[in-house]
Amino acid sequence: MAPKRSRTATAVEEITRSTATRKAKKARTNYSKPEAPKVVTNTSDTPILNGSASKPNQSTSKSVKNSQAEISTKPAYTCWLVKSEPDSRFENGVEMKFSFDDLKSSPNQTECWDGVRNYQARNFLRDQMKLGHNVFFYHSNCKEPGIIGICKIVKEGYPDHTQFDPKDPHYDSSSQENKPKWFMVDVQLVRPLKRFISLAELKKIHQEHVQRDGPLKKMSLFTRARLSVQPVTEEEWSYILQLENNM
DNA sequence: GCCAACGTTGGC
DNA sequence: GCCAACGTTGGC
Repeated sequence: MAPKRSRTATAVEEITRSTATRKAKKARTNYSKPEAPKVVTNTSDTPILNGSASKPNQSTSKSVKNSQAEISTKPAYTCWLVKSEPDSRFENGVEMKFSFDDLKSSPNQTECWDGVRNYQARNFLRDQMKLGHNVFFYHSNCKEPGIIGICKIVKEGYPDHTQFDPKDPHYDSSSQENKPKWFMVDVQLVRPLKRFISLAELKKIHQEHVQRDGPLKKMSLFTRARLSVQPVTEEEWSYILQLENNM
């Protein structure tokens, strides 16, 4: 129920919040058009997750009331991948761009991951991304898409302030302050990868793994390609990290 | 710039 | 609740 913690902000968080405001990180995560409360299955706290996001109605029909039961049946992810667009692009007159380098130059190399407007991604942000979890930083919608670095969660899900700002491209007029619809986490840079691991490379591996059942077989990057915040299994995580060493 | 994939909307 | 039309993502 209660949206994640709204703990008293630490100094770090304060800095993060104030400076991050105008930054529009993350890959454009879907429909910029707000609206559409009702049917949307989970404006509520029902975590619809893993899998069948394409069928929101499924969860409606089975009317998940016991979210704990749900949670216990799904894998608890500890690793994630978030997409961000490193190249400049304009959305409603506002420049959207956020690269790994931008994170590097942020105060404390920390930023809030705002602007995500997709329910499945929202649920991950709000419910499942926990302090200390590892996150791949992925560059999307650019010349060479791929994983460029690693960051980690330093603040768990809390309301995304951009939903309340009419001037923000991700403003959502249907969201109320006392019942926020969209959430974000804070991430902090850990390190760049020793080498850039391109989507092309991952895709090739993925195809092989589909054929002969390897660790990247079911990676969300391919099975749920358009999600901008996605879970990564520990097996996938370590497999990809190990690729760093193949120069 | 194209377009496949897929999420959302809205009529029925 | 179904499903066609529409809109967006994002790789190519």
